[in-house]
Amino acid sequence: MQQKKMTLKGLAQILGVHPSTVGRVMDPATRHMVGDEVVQRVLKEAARHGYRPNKLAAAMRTGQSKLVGVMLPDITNPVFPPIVLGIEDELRKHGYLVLMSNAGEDKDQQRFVVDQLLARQVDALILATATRDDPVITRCLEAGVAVVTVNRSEDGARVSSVVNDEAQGMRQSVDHLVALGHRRIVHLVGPQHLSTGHLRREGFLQALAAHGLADAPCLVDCPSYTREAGRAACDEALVRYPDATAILAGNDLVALGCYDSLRARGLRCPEDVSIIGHNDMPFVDAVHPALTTVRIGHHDMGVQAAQLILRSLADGTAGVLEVRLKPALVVRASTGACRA
Amino acid sequence: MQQKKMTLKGLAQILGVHPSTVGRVMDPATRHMVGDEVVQRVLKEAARHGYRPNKLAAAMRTGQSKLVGVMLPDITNPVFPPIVLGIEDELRKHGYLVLMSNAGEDKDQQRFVVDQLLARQVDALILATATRDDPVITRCLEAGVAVVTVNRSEDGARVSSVVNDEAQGMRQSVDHLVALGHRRIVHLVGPQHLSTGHLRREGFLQALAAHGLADAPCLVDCPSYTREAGRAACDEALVRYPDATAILAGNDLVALGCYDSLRARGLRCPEDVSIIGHNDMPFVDAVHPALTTVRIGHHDMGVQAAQLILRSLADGTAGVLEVRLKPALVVRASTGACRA
DNA sequence: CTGAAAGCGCTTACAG
DNA sequence: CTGAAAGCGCTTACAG
Repeated sequence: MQQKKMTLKGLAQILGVHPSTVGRVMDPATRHMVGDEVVQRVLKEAARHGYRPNKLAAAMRTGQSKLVGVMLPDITNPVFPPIVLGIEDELRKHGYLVLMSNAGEDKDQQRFVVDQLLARQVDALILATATRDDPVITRCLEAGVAVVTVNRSEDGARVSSVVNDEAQGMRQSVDHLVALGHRRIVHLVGPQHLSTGHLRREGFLQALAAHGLADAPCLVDCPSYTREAGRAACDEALVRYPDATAILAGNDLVALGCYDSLRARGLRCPEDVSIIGHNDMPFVDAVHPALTTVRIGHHDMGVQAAQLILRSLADGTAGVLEVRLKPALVVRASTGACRA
Repeated sequence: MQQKKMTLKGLAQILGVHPSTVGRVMDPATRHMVGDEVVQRVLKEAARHGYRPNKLAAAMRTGQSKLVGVMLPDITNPVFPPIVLGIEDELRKHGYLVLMSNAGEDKDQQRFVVDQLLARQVDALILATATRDDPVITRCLEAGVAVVTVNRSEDGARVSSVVNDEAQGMRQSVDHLVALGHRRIVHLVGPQHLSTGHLRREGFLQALAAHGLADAPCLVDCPSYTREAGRAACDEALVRYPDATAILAGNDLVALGCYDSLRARGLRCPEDVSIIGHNDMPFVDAVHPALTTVRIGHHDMGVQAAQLILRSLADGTAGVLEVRLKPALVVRASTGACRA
């Protein structure tokens, strides 16, 4: 047990060859430079000692850590794990490892985390924490590291991003409700400093306009994407718009908060009020009533983000790109014909 | 933008001092060795250039990467994110960063991931992937790296672990059901190669025995902790034990599968069959009916795992420890009085 | 085909 | 209090 860590030099000494020869053998790309017989001897000895190249040392020498940092606002939010999975799946294929870090929503804390990641010499950063005007991205740009945002984007579009087509999701939702006869539809407006919150709001208004329902739109602020905020916003919506028959929640967590609110008031969904969420996060088909929501391909989003970052790593001059995934409305039991 | 990366040597050159002097200033622990006036000059210049020490180089020199690898079987399983969060929260306080990696359940793939992590010179590993007899742990032990398992443990107890007290959880569940008048209780037995599956099964049998119900216990295998497997296992249970009035699922996902099965057969929960899950994962209070389940402190579990690893990092000879967290039964709407 | 040497950016024991 | 030097484990341009 507890074998002493074997190095190139150690192996070379045992084999009576030069360390650089061993090094050449260990790298498949340079192995051909070494004689067959020596290659065999080296490989055998390396295996015998469980030799594992020290990637830190390699990183130091080559200036490439083969590490990509991923910063998340909150990994317990179910939309992020599939994104991370997608990122990992794709990057692993290319020899990169992910340094994941939860940083919360606070920009100072995020800056701290980015500094930690940069100190570890990550080759690139994928940020799921972007705000519409993001000082952390400025910091990354100053540091000269490749950056991509995922799920959210900046207004300035200084960096490439992979996002959901929010306008389309809202359009599908509104179309669905209007087809069911709804006319008074409330949108619980998500955080406006996030692209998702902002674009869903815009998309909602555009979709209403397309149906000629744009005068006096029903909007209620929901300052964070949480169940608690959703409950409070729904409470307010029911008071401010008593004639509303449908609620378009900022996301699924907010929609679950609406369920809490309705339940507390003895209102039924969808008989009294129809509800639509956003994200189709896991298990919203198992809640009661099963939630109608906008499905986003989160795993794919992660894969795309990884590809963008690989692209910018391969070509430092590659331009800024926005990859926009198309969502799909998943109709379940929380939406029904308009009452009365 | 895109400032050239500043180094100790570069700063020293600008300041006209020796690199080691700059190095001493950058480390608060050695700063006192340098004259006040020089300290001020160095600090100022470092700030001006946004100097960020290269931790890779430091790691190489000191032999400490300040990196802890965390290997997960599946980050989309909602029990793991809070564990990761707990680990990160605790390790961050001590200057460590987490290298997280999803490896799935396959041992070869896990071995590959561990090798990747070791090549990055992680100081320690936290494994959420442990099986009762785990070759990957053998590999880690051979490599001489500090290891701790979380959520699951090995039978051999070669390494420290943080686990839930499975026996107690099952005891609480059975007590609750018996108090409601249930006598025919089926356990959907989780994977037996995992400590959780094994110990819950044992705990179930012990709990039955404590109530004098141990003859002919109702057991149905549920080979994986998924909703699909839960549905199939529930289907089988209803056929094999038609007189059963309660089902103790292997975990919450399995319990959700039971809901699917009951719904498909037009059976009501809890009127026809009571269901208990395990984990109290997010949103199981929002499913219908709200799930009675055993709550595990997952965040705390992560914190404890981080502390165990820090302990073993501080004292390489520290003995093997098993930290067992006490669960709590959360009674909701999926359990009710025994029918008939 | 193989060897010898330099250097990535730090830390730290040794001088002075 | 500051400097000079060695070395962590690699990679790679240069010799031979």
